[in-house]
Amino acid sequence: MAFSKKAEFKDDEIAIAAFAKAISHPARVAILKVVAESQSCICGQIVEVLPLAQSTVSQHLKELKEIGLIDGTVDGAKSCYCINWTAFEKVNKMLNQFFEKTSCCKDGCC
Amino acid sequence: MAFSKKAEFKDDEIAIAAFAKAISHPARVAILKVVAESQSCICGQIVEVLPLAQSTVSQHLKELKEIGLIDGTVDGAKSCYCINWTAFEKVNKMLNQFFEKTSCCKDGCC
DNA sequence: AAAACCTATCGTATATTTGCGATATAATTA
DNA sequence: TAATTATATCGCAAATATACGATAGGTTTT
Repeated sequence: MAFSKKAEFKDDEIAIAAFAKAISHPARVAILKVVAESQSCICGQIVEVLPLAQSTVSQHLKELKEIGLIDGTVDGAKSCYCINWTAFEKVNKMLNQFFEKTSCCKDGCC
Repeated sequence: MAFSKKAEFKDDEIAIAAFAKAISHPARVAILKVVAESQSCICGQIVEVLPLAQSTVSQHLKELKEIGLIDGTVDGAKSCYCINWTAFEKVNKMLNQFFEKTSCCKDGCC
């Protein structure tokens, strides 16, 4: 296989794929839901809600943080996560665009 | 690791993740774009457009077909693919719901 | 009928993801 | 200060994904 060819695609294709990858695991979808639904920020409670070990959850959180969908701040011994709404909206728009643009020529086929 | 824990999440979380996985590679995003943009159905031309080997493209097509985003029909020696608009709309709605629902309580945090 | 063509699948190599326990580090509580 | 708690990270094992060449099975074309 040598190495990945992802970089050889167009920027917007790479961006969409990268975001999609971030939510391509039920655990990360669940985490986003929990974080968004809670008034205040969640930290270790996420671990309690999910059927995963603490280290695994921490890893998923890291991924979501790296793609920018959540922010994390340290609050004493605890860690506090919250949705990055700016990024969230951006991604939402990006996906809507993708669906609209892709849907522009709904005809004649197969 | 023993085995995946994906099944232990909620149905809607699994569904969103599964779709996201389908478009989590630039090649598959590109394929969807090409197939949608072409008037008639595309087949081997997809291979020409993408920087990937024929067998690799075929594999990506298979994945998109399995998740239901595209349909494939045999046309003589050639293969003809097209967007499954029903599935497409369903997924679009699903994602919009996710974003809306997740955005419902935008306040106080971090 | 033979040659050329199209595409799906198999086998294989490598890369990446997922998951966990152990551990390190920092903060809180006793 | 010692024990406990909270979380991130390391190291590892197993599972999945990515990519390709080779090839099998069809369909055209010659």
